Amino acid sequence: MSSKTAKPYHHGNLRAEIVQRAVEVIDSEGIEALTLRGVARDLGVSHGAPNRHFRNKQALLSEIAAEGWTEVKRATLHAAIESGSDDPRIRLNAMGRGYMRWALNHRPLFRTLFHPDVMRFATSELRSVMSDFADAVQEAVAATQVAGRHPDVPLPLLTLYTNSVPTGAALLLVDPILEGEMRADGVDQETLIEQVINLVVPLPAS
Amino acid sequence: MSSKTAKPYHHGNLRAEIVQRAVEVIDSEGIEALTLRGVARDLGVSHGAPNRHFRNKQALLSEIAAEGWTEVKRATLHAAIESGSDDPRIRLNAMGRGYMRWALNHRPLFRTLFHPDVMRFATSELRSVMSDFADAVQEAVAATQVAGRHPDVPLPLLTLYTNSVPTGAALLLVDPILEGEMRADGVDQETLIEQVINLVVPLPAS
DNA sequence: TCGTAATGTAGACAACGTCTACTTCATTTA
DNA sequence: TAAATGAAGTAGACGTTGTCTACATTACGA
Repeated sequence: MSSKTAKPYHHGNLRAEIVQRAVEVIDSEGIEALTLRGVARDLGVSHGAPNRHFRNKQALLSEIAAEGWTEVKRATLHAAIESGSDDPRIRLNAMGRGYMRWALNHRPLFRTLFHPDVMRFATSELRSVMSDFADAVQEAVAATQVAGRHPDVPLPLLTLYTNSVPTGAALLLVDPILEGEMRADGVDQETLIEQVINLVVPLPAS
Repeated sequence: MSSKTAKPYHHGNLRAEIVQRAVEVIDSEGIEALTLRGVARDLGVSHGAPNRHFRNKQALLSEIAAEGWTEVKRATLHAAIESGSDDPRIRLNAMGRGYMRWALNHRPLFRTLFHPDVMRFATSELRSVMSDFADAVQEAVAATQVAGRHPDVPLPLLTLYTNSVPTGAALLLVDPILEGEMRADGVDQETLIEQVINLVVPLPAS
């Protein structure tokens, strides 16, 4: 033993690799195919090893979802910055597109964010990440109201409406059955996203 | 044996009772708690009995989802009739409210309709029920276009947008975490539904 | 009425999540 | 520097689940 390629007893970085491999599985085969034992096998580690790092399967799912929501938030806020505009409507429009683009480019992971098993046993960490995202959206929506978008609608209500469109559209488009019904024919993804978001957050006449 | 209360060897109506009991379980404990063996136990039947009626668990889920979508469609179309109006916008508005009301009154079942396990192994029967619903919505949306609602937007796109709002809003409100973030404070469910739908399908000035 | 198919039973199997006792090793501390 | 403490990984067990198979019971049409 103890040749250069000998596998050490301690893995060194198992926790992070479990999360990474789990995301890979979800992204390629969906969350139903995710198995603690399978991940352990893939990483060449005993079936009980993951339990040293996660109290149970839900804890792992919560961590993945927290990562996912963090990425969603990042993609959404980054889109606002990249818009290079100060107009709240242009910024919110860009955020909606960034959010929806991320969802459609990470379909299995996006579904995971709304999976019952994830919600029901959410870690407090996950809860706070989701709240962060919701707050950021609400703030951006509030700015558009000041700029004259639906000024007389209660803010929480307008936020719900605004959030519903990219979320609902993405979930409908991610559905393998409804996608065929819903997708506009011959329109590429980016155009579809742009057109849908323009209906919720119209761009100023300029 | 064979007293008056002796349980007969054949159940007589097992298939239907399996579906019914499964819906009950989903509605009270969520889809994660649904187990073929558990249902069999609850019905006082051997653990293998359900396999005589459903090829596998996914087939049962598909059947439940098909029932669910049928109910959704019924509730939606019924709302249009009950509106007692000929105006397409009033009718579509009512449909959106009926859809969203059903979703919020049958939360676990509604989630099931969008559950990955259901989608990925959908029966052709389920597929056709979902298509039926999508077609009905599209038809109602088309009628509003003729009446002047977004006349220049491609129909499939307008349908996607219209469908996204009640679907997305319901899914956000059904989420135990986001619900707190999203719900307008001190507003009862029916008012919330009404206000959200009015943003997608504004009522004619009359 | 008889035989065939439908329906229910009982047992087995592999896979899974999780628990427990044990082993290996890294790090701190005396 | 050496011992001890605890973190990280292993191996085996347990109960539960979905599904398969062989068998038992019953309904029903020929």
